[in-house]
Amino acid sequence: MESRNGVSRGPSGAHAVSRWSPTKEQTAMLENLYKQGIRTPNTEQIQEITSRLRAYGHIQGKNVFYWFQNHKARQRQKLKQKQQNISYSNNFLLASHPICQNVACAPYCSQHSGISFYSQQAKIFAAGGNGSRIETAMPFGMPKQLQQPDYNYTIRSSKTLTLFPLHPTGILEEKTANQVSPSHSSISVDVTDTSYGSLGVDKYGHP
Amino acid sequence: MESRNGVSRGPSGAHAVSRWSPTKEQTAMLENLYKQGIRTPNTEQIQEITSRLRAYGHIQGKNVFYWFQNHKARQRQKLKQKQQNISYSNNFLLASHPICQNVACAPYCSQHSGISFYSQQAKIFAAGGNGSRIETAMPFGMPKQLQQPDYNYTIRSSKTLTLFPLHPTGILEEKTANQVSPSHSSISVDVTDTSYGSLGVDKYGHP
DNA sequence: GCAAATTAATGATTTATTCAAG
DNA sequence: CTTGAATAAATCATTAATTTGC
Repeated sequence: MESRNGVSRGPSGAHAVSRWSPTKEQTAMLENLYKQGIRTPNTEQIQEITSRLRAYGHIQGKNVFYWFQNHKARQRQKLKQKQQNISYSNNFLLASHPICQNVACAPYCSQHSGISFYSQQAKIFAAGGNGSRIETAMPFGMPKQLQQPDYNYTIRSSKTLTLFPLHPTGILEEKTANQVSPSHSSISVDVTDTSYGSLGVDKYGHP
Repeated sequence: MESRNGVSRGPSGAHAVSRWSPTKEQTAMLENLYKQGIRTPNTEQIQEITSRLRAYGHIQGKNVFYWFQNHKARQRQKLKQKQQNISYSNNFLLASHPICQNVACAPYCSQHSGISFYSQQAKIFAAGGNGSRIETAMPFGMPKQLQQPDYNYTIRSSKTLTLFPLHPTGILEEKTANQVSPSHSSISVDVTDTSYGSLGVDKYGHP
């Protein structure tokens, strides 16, 4: 019905769409990955995610990159707003109650190990292990062309990461093949992978 | 003498530097292009620039992209600061000289056809033609991998642009080959090509 | 002179904003 | 009005300059 799917639509063949529109499945998968903890996937991860999502329609690495970028940002601002609202209603509702003054405006940062609820640039997540920026997550893949050979720093995708352990959310994982993913009651986010791009807290450890 | 040049230095072969350090020539060329008006080169331009600069040492597209990004931003803040200083010293030095009050704080924007000296987001250059965001200048080239094939929007580098009309600055244009660029007294920037990525002034043309 | 210690530059990332397609 | 795309601003993190004590 709708012209989901990014590429050309219409009888005239080539068309060059102006912007990618994720299919339902793609969106679902992405949101799921987000829920699993992915925020700033690195290049490898973007690669894999893109490949996987391609099964559900046209998609490029940069789309994935942008999606996470935007989703993260918008979740954040949504949260912020929510806090403000709370803060506001607190001020509004409790302003005259001097007793409650130190209570409101509290965290509202459910998970994430409780640290910082948006402090400009506080790297929230736990460190992946080593101290340096996890191999740079790096932006997107040239939309047109670029990406010079640059000799050979081959980076050797050593770990082949393991996103998509089984079927991400459950809502999808069908369509191309009609393998209905059966039961998936408790989802219990189990983030046990690298995914966490950024550094650990305390980034400035000057000697 | 100095270890300019990004790649491996030292007898042991591979080395993997963490960040690109432009050679004198590369820097000179980039600054020159900047002076010529380039601010946000699009992918094609980045391509070409990169290729050219590669003659002077290891370099990648993203380096070029970043360079312009940073240079632009820093020029901007430098200018801003300068203006502030002027404003300040005016207030400080001339405050008591009511006569001079209208003089200082002036442009300070030497060339660039006199328009805008940092107006938040004013695209200085002449319009390329159409009104929409010029084919997106787009960010860099994946540092590691990415850049999915994405079928074939081949973009066909139709115009092959013409940056580097002759020898950019003059300070360089030698090194790989010992072709000393002889005389180059008047350089008279002659920008007569597409190079100008951005849009015409007034980017925000809301209807 | 010259190497550790500081500081200044500046390459690379991330975050915030803005534009605009749908 | 939602959200993909792009750009600018703010940071972070290295590298190169410079300074300093010897």
